[in-house]
Amino acid sequence: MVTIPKEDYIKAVFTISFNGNGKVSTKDISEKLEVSNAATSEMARKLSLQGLINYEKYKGISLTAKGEKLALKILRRHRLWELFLIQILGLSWSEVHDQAERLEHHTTEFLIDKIDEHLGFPEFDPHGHPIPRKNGQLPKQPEVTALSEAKIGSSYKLVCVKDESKELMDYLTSIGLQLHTEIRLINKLSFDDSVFVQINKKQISFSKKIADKLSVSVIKN
Amino acid sequence: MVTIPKEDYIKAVFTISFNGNGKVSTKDISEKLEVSNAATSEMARKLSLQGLINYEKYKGISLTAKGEKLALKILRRHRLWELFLIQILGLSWSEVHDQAERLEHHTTEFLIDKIDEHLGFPEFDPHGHPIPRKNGQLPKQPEVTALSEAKIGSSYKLVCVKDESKELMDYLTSIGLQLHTEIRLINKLSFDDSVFVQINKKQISFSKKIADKLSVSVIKN
DNA sequence: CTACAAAGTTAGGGTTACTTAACTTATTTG
DNA sequence: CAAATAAGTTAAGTAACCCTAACTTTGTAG
Repeated sequence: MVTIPKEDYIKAVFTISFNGNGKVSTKDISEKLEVSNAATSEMARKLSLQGLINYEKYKGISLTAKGEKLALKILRRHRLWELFLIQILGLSWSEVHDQAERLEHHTTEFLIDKIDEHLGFPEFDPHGHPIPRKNGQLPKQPEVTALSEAKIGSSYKLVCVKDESKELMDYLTSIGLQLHTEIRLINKLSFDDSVFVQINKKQISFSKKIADKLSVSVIKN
Repeated sequence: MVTIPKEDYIKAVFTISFNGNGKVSTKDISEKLEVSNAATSEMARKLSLQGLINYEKYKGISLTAKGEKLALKILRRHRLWELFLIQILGLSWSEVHDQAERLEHHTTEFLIDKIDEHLGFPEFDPHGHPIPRKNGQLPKQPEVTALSEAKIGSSYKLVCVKDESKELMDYLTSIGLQLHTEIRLINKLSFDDSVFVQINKKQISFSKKIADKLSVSVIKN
């Protein structure tokens, strides 16, 4: 049986490994889900028994093919709900994540397909993440760099925000930054790796931590 | 803490007593929720401790003011979801109940208010049940009789279907019966209390069990 | 009014998922 | 490379919710 907490663990493994790539530590999962390491160890044993993860004690965790398939299903639900809540019910960028988190575990494939259809089979969610299709395929994402790695003087557009926290979304909204907004990199400070950019004719600086989360694609070199 | 199973028990007490009126037996709750009597007894003890129900051993259950307030909140979520799923996502009459049942426990007041607004603050759900308002008030329902109690020769319109089972909804749809459809009572058979009616120029008979579930209001005597 | 059936409760036990505390393994650093 | 620290695991216990089986109460039919 795949219970709701199990779905959360599987999703956590997928999203953590999607960036860092490779094996996922139990510590990272515990932090993401805000549970004890003990709970994660115990769950790892169970998920491994169910064939959803590869797990060798002390050596980290990765998804099996079966686990990945499940993770993509869960992400499909989550991301379609996010888009739906913004486009149909008019929620804001910072509100959708928490709501989608609640709904995703209680949405049948039948219903999520209806939502998909109603939205016109979209490819990306409000954060720029690809929405897994019904068959599990991920739409191809454009070539991106982290804003923290971008080139001084070049122009970019925002393609993905790799974070869903309410606080960051509210901040980005408040400075007028949305998906597809143009960003020109003016300068970088090697002292703290912060970046200075121009957005809608205004200058803003981002800490490295934020700039790491902003995936951009080049418009003009 | 009000957990999801607790919400289900509270909702069951409300809906069972809404018709039968007065005290609710643990047996009826057990049947509705498909759990053992033991589980219901145990839960009754807990809900009573939380001040949500009046409970005296062997004497039946009723909601306290606090419990009723909670029940109305849950019904508000359920009924708004049902209407939303039909009106916005195009689900059918027989499909919405199960889906709403899943979603209702994971919908914040914030979100349900958005849905309410998006639907234009509707008063009745797809079955004709009143939708509790944000303040807990129930819209006033029209004067109704059960079709099983109706007068031969009179014309009525269907106002409420007091059942949500997929099978019945599918059947009613298949014979062209919807909310507000005109029904003329042609005859009653006292042998089995079945009724003969005319709907959209076709004659149909309903068993007493079905006729009991159909609330109608008089159009023409 | 007794006795029997139906309804309701209690006792004991199982599952899932979590906790803290104690322990083991792995990694880093002087 | 030894010792300290970080990461990971196991053990024992808790809470919610459910079950079956045994028992008690209630209501009713003879």
